[in-house]
Amino acid sequence: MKGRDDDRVFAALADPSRRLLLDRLFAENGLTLGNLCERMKMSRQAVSKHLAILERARLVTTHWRGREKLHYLNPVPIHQVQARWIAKFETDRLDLLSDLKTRLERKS
Amino acid sequence: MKGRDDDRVFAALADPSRRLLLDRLFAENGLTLGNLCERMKMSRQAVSKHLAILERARLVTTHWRGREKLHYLNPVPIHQVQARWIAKFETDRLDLLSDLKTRLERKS
DNA sequence: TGATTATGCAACCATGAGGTTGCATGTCAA
DNA sequence: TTGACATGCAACCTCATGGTTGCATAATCA
Repeated sequence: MKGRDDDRVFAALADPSRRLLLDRLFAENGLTLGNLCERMKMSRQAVSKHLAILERARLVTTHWRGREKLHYLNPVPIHQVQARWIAKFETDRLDLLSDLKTRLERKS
Repeated sequence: MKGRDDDRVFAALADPSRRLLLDRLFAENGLTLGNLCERMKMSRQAVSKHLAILERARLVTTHWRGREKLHYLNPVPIHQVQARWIAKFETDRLDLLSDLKTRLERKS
């Protein structure tokens, strides 16, 4: 079910707080929930929910160490979305721009 | 305001119907609202709302021809998101994977 | 053991997103 | 001019989302 997976990834990336969490993990991998909460202006439970969504989208992997939950960034889903959806718009970017330009000129 | 713009793009891409609309425009640029409605399982107004969101995110450009509204794909915002957000996760993809592996091994 | 710390779980609430329907407006064609 | 067609605008509904609070559980430390 590629489509479903992509849906989860796109949906997960739609929220700025979640992108911020990914940025934090990119800067420093393996942070605990407590660590990640420090710079978030919301309750621990809210952050926990965001991380759960990132986990379901497989953007974040977790690992228990005692009572601490460590969070690791997994860039693979981002890569997949890039590869099978974004890339196609990339390759034809200039073509489409020129195409748009000529079409607009033709109409006016 | 780069952040706001990116928010709009990410939010716009989060909905499967809107990604489908972009796919349709990628396959055939310059379609009217009516054209785009044909293969969508929702009312014309719903499609119109989706297109408005894509327009606000600058993913779609429009042009009036008489009573018809033509829709053109603009891949630039996708490229920008790719360049200033996705790319950084791409470049360090393998590094992070190996990093995760070593960290997990270290703990167990 | 007992207190503290890190996290999970569940109920709840407000808001916004996605959808609908009904009507208004402007353009084309007979 | 008149009717049909393409679209916009606005009100409304439902439900998912993002947030909260309160309590439960498990691990650590004195």
